[in-house]
Amino acid sequence: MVTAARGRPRSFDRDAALDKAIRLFWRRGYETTSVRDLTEELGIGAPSLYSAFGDKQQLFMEALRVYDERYGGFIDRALADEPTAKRAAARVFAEAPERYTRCNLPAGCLIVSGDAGTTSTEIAEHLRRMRDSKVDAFAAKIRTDIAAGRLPADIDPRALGRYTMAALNGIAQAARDGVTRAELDRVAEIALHAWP
Amino acid sequence: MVTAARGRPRSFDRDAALDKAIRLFWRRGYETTSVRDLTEELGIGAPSLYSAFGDKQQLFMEALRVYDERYGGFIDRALADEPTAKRAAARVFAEAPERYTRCNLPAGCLIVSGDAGTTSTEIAEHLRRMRDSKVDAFAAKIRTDIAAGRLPADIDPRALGRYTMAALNGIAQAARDGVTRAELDRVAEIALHAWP
DNA sequence: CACCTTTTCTATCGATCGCTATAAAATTGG
DNA sequence: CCAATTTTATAGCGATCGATAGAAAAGGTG
Repeated sequence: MVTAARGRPRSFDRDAALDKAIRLFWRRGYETTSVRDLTEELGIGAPSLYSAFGDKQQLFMEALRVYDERYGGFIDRALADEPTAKRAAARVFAEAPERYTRCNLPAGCLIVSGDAGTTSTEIAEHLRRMRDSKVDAFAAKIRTDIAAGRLPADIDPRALGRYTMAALNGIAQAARDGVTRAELDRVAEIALHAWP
Repeated sequence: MVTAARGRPRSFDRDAALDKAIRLFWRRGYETTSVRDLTEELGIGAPSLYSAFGDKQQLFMEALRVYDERYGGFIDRALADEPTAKRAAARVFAEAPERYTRCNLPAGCLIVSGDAGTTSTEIAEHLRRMRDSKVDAFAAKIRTDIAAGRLPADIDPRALGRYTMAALNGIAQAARDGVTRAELDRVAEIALHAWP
């Protein structure tokens, strides 16, 4: 046997509900998405939401974690799979426009704009750390390439990593502004030209 | 004589109050800045605020206009003063890090992040149009340079203009995340290298 | 002085915010 | 069947949201 499962069984699919919450936070951000919006979108009552996910902040944090591996993980995958930092950047820039303009999904990136207009310093700090960690990951791979002689020794790894994520965030915001995928493809191609 | 000035005179400086409102919106965005925050920061009562500025949305719109010429106008000035599009981009990238990290002023850019997490489609549309108009201005100057033979004919003016503003917006967001001016200077220098 | 106009302060308004107390409904274990 | 346990729906908590009514205060104008 698996679990006792005593008591009245849950009437909704927790994973499916979490995915709906992710998309709602993705589209509207943490602060603007109200608990009422969530209960209506998820089709459950407020007590069920609080029982299954804690409070609004815990639900958002869990949504962030699942989002990062389900929708935003293409950056980490490119860094892990590609042999060089530049090829990782090229792949990220090539994939980002499609990722940020998918049909039936919100435009842009939850990690980029999820804390927009938030009073909670805890949420803002957490998302800032997530964004910074991507810069760190790029900078580390750039340092490896410099040490191996694949990149010039006079470049600033942190600045180049920060540039790559800043350009990517700019593309994500442009996607939120309704810029088409075709235009974003051309923008991303230009952005890659800044790499040495 | 100038005006009749009948009735009880206003007890506060309207321009100074507007500047305080600009900085508050700049720091917190439209939605997160409450009317109570505004009345406390401006040192006036709610009825005085509504009498002097209309409602919250009208105050924000007026703040946007004044911000654009007082703090954000360096982009339009670079486009107007510099002879070529690339030199305008170079000047914008050179000035942006200092603009976005000024002491005693909020980090980043009001036009970039002011509508973050806003339910009002009217506000979001207005800011989107302001952002798009900067892309249009860059694209127009790029087209002029192409026609004059100062830029290759095979480049996409709109995409290059969009890239420039996307990179700039990414830098503004990095500034909001607390990235130092020194690092942003190096990021902006890299961003310019994408230009042909 | 009285009168008119405008701004000020005080005290709210209805709506919505995140969240929860309470009790009925639905399941398992005995 | 009867407890025990968990989730459900209903209703509402205090706080805050943007915005305003009403009266007092402060000026010019006669």
